[in-house]
Amino acid sequence: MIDLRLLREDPDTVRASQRARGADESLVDQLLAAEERRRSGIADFERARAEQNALGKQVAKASGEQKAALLATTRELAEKVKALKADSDAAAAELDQLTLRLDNVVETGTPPGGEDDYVVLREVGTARDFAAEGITPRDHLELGELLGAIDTERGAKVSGARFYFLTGVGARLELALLMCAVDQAVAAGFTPMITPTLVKPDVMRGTGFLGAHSDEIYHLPADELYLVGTSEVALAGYHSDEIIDLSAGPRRYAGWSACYRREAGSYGKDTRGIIRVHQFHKVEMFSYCRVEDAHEEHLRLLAWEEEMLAKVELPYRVIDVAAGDLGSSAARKYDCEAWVPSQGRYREVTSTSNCTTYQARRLGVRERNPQAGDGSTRHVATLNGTLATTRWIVAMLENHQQADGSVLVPKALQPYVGGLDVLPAPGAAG
RNA sequence: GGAGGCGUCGCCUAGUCCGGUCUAUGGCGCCCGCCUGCUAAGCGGGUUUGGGGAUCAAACUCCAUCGCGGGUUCAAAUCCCGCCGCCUCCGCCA
Repeated sequence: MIDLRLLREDPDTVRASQRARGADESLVDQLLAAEERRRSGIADFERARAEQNALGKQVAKASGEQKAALLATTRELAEKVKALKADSDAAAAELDQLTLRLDNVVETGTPPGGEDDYVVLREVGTARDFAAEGITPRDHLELGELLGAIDTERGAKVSGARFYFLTGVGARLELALLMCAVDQAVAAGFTPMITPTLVKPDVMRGTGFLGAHSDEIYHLPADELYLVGTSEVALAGYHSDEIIDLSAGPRRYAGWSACYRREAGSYGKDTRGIIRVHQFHKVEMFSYCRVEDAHEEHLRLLAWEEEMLAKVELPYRVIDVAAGDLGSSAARKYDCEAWVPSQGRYREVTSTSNCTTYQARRLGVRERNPQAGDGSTRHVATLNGTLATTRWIVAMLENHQQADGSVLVPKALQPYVGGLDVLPAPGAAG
């Protein structure tokens, strides 16, 4: 949600943001007009209401004929107040509708354009040259089946397409990965959280997920609840309608949860294996911080993601996502993409967004303004970033595979799988 | 699923029957000032949140806010309806 004061004082910044996103610029002027109508509506209503309050006090004191006369005027006034209230409410509702349509103002430096206009910031590590090693790399599903780690056939039997079982070492590997991520987060000062995966409409709307991409979200109409696509949703709602204290620095949470995505409109994309699934697990970093710290915090989240990628020894690149591909809440977004040998390309494994005050405004997360000193409040910034997800298993299996189909376990994960340094391939020779 | 009780400005609390000096009482905590070798005590003042107007900014002023949303009324913390949350009991199920 936009700061209406910013909109009034600096509409050009908002217009430029809309342009970079490829979104509707005229929305800015519609908002300005609606805001003006709302303010005059409120002023009219409040003037009449004040008069009514004053007369009401006289009625209480008066008696007899005097009272009867007063009642006649106040009755009339009550009608007027009611009508003005309706006008004022309508104007406010119209403004709210427009406000919800406006996406977050992008951060300076964000590449303009759409999905393909990202900028590669760096490439880290080098992809293995399987040809030089004389190996034809298997893809993650073939490896997963060989190791008894992934069962998509039975996933489909039980739950349908895009569902799977992680079995044996697959289940262990996921738990190891996520536990390792939690431990890293705790060491960095995060509070680990296991969050609800069903949330109320207000919270889902507050995080910005019920906008243009609402068909990605599972909805349970019988209970009026939504299944979260990430624990970001629950963690953003955690401090909703609260005034929190950030004087000691950002509040950092590491959420562990199942994540659910409908994957509507991705028919035929990534149908093999577990790259794109309806349900997976994720450890998500979430930070509440002061607006002036948000940029630095964003870079810290990215650094923690890269630290985690280094632990599982994956080659990856970092991209600066273009304005049109940010989603409604983010002002800036960096994705880390790991190399997937079977596809010969990089695939997203983490994503970190700086949502500035966009979510906090909708959810009512505030702090005492440290600059004002008069006890006034202001909205905080929220940021999120992936620390590990089920999808990482795809890249880990493929990058660490050996000729016989066995898979090496990265050193950092070995303590989490009972000291195993290799996932053996029982079906393969050796 | 059924029955009952409760929900007031950080915490506790008065007010709700019987609508109007409620501009929501009092205490605790907290903040500012006075007093005082220091501290404590004492004294005085302040202390919900959101919004409108005014202002360079303030002071100031107005509106809303007693769990949330409607309704009745000239007027609602107070009366009526719906919802949410917490607690107690019963039923059902692990």
